[in-house]
Amino acid sequence: MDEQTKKRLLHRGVVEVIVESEFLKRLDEGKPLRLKMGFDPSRADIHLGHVVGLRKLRQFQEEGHKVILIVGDWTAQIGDPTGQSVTRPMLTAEAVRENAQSYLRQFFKVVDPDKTQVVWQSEWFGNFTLANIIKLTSYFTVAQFLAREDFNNRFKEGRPIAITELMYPLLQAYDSVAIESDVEFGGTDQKFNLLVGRELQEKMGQRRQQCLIMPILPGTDGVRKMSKSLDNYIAVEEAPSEMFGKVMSLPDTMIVPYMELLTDLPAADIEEIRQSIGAPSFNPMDAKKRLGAELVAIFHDSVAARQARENFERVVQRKEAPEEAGLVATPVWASGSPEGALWPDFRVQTAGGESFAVDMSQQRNGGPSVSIEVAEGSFLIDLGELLTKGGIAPSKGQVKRLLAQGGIEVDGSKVESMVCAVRPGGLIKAGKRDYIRIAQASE
RNA sequence: GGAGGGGUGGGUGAGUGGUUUAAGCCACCGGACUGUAAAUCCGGCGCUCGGAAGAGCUUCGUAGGUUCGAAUCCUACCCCCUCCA
Repeated sequence: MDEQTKKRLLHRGVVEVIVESEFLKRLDEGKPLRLKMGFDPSRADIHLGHVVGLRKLRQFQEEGHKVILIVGDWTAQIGDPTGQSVTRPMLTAEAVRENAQSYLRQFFKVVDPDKTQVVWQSEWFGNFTLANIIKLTSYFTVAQFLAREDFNNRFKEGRPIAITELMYPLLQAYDSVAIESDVEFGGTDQKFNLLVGRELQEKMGQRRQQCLIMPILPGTDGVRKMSKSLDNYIAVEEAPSEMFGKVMSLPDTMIVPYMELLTDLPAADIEEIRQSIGAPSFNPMDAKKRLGAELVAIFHDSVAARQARENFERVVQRKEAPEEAGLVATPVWASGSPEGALWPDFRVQTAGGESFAVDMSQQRNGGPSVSIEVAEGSFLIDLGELLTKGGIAPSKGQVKRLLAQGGIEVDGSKVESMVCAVRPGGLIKAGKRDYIRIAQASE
């Protein structure tokens, strides 16, 4: 491995290497390293925040190293101490399996499955005894654990620290021993845990693992760390235009960090952008578009990336209707009655391929009496019903608010009432970016 | 085990008998502007029914009670925190 590659591996998007000289020596041994990565199957979604580490794994794989992915079915039951809620519901074995499966699907969008071995914590913790546990705890002192920032703060402030929480780093550390890890990867918030693993290995007669600490990726708000619960995340499985759109809404300050941590764009290009931001001749929007396309290409493909960009320019910038609406509603005519022609039911299809029915029988059978001109070939639709069922609005009250504020358009003109006339092929716009296409009736 | 403090809408936090679906701020939603950036401005922000006017229901830890009327008073219970042991 040449010096350039080593430098990139150990430094791009890396906050700290523990210990760099040891690490370099181990790389020079030329043997495939065992790269430890663990995940907690209580959550199944991978977002870009996790991707920072996954990409690093991938880079090492490309140099011939091997990933050992640990399904944390035991640590998941404890929950990594965040100081928030200590108790977590125990997951059923089935839920864990499902989560794990979905996690793997996402994981392998970034990491090479051919160079990955998946193991479960229960393979070693499954037959742990009390004696094993006591032995494990005997390697460390309370003082050592109180050094961890989170514990330390809570201890000083007199906030509770559950004893199980102290077990978490210990179990994670033992994982390193169990799989004879050479390198463990984690965000800065994981530094303590990684170090405990390193130390435990030495105490138990193994070579100490190296630790590669990566920065925490800020979320789409550009301030707090990306997380699902803060709703500032971009999921790996996000639809292309959704992903592109979220990138476009990033604060300018996030452009360079995201490029560095999440893409393979050449360092020189990124540096150039960093220099140009703020210059009057430079439009950050262009850099953002590049970033967005780059990310969509990574998680989907380059065709999707181009489409997402075109879609953005068309829908958001030129305010034209999208080529494909998020929802497609197909009228389903009730047979017979004259009301049936006025009030069809609908079969609605999401972009994700799901499909469900929207029933208008209530409207049909003596519902609201409306005085709306219905042109030949058009029919009526209850927006409240459609938008709430379609998941665009949480309640009919919300739909009313949208209407009152001019947030709903049908074929380009604002709608004011809950009930409106549409024609096959028509397009309903609700809010900033939700569209429903009315399809031709299926025969 | 003892003493004290506290539980209000997604978050923070006012409110101690009636004008309270509950101030202000944040978040969020819609509109204007725009680069789905930042900043700014306007409006909104429990649910259901109704085209609307409006009506009903639900909400201040939980359950009861007092009262014409309770987030506010009483009782019991649950939970959290602080100090002492």
